[in-house]
Amino acid sequence: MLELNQIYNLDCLEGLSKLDNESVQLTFTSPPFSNMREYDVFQGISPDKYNDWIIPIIKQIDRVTRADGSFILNINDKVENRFRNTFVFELVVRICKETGFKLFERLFWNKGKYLPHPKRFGDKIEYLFWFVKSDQFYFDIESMRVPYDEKSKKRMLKPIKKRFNRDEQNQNTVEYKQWKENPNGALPSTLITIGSESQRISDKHFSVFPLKLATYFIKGASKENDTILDPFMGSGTVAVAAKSLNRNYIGFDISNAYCEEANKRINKEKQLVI
Amino acid sequence: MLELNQIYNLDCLEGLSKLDNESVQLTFTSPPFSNMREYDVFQGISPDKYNDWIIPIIKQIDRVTRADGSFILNINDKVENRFRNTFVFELVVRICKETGFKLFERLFWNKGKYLPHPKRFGDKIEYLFWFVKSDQFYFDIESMRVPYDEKSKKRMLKPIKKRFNRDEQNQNTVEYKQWKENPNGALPSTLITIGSESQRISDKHFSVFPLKLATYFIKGASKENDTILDPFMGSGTVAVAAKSLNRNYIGFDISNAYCEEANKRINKEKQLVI
DNA sequence: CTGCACTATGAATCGCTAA
DNA sequence: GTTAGCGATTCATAGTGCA
Repeated sequence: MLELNQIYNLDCLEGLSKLDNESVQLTFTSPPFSNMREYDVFQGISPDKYNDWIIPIIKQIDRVTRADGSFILNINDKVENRFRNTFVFELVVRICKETGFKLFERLFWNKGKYLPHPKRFGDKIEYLFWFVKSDQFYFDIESMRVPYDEKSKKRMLKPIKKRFNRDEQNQNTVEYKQWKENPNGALPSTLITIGSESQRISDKHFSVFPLKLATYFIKGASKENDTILDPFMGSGTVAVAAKSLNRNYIGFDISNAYCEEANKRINKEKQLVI
Repeated sequence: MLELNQIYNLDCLEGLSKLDNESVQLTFTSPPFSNMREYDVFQGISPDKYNDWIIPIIKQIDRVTRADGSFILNINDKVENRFRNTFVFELVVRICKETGFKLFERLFWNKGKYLPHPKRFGDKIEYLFWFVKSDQFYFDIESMRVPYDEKSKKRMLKPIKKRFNRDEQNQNTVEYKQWKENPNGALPSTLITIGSESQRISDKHFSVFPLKLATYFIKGASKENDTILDPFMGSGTVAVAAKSLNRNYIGFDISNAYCEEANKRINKEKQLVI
């Protein structure tokens, strides 16, 4: 077993092989997307080879995940020759068939920003697939509440006499009593709107993935002192989020430059806390 | 060939068999979702049987669609025993493999409303899959522009000196000139936000599908006098939208009650126009 | 037409109970 | 054991009507 709270400059399959069975509560990762721009050592993989490449990795993630753990995958599909490739849909189906993971929910991350195209719809959305090992998985929806809409807030300022259309004999139900604003906000929906901060980590490296998004899911899918894994650590966003929430992290990246950047970034954050 | 601008009380496979090859420009439909509540004659279909039921229908839609035509499918996936079923993803893959359709785009309809649940994310989203027969399909993106965001409008009120980070020698590019607001709005994105109007059609029947959504896609995927098909006509929303945009419509519904309702509704709209 | 008060409802999901 | 049906529950929005 590898030491926690480290980022290892390893290929993710090699790194995963060094982890114990059921030792990870949550894997939260944004693997290199298919055919993405060059990613240091990693060369883009074409959509037709992508699933065969990533399935063995996900099988290892399955092995190291606790029985009540989760695997949250951020991914997007690609356009090839004017058509939207379906490999992401095939991947989700294959994960459910070929590994022990079941799909708890498909969520839609609204990045807000997109590259406009004169002949296509601008793609604001990326997928977040939340897989679990059983229906006994840890999930704290209360910690995932989101700020209310302004309109809803206004409405909640005033007492409500009658919110439901019920018979007179049912007027003593809770619905008839005043409904108070929950201080933590509204229950979350499948549409997650978080602006994509193209945070500049260093001269060359950008973290497209927002810290807020990682924080949000780590809060909801793990407890303090749990272990969070990111086999494609990149600039270290998941480690920073885990650390700030008092979780342990462990990460791999095939690129030494990225590992160094990530470690620098994590140490900087540590100092800020101290 | 059936007469245009009629709704036929037929099972959709029987109706489709009466249509000529390549006679339809656009099929826009929202088939009964898997396991939905009872739908008059139609009994809900379980997720594991749904695709085998609908694929033959889509093969017929393929046959009747023009070479430059489109098939836009509104669908959503279901939760069973706390897990999200993947049959919709399998369906999209099967359509691309087993019919002549290719996926142009997957769009996400943000309905806004949903039934909340204390232990799940509230589902605001339904899918819209836009299939085409070739890359020569008809698509008028200009007619699908959407109102600008308030923030964007404010920004556009002021002249812009320098919006792009260019070298001095490139200062004569269009980007340096004032960027004017397009009177038709912004180019559309993959996230389509249209409130689900629970339009009351009659005592018992509701049109869940908003007229706005049908109008939006018929404008973008067809020209005047083209033929629009909806094999699951329901309350006639697609026919009303097609008629108001000077397109021909043709529709089927297995329920006689729905057909009568739809015809009433279409005639009412006709009178309003005259 | 703006703003506020209030109502209505949403392609739902879960868990219990009966068979 | 398993499944199928029904009732209870949930609250963010849209919409209506009135001042």
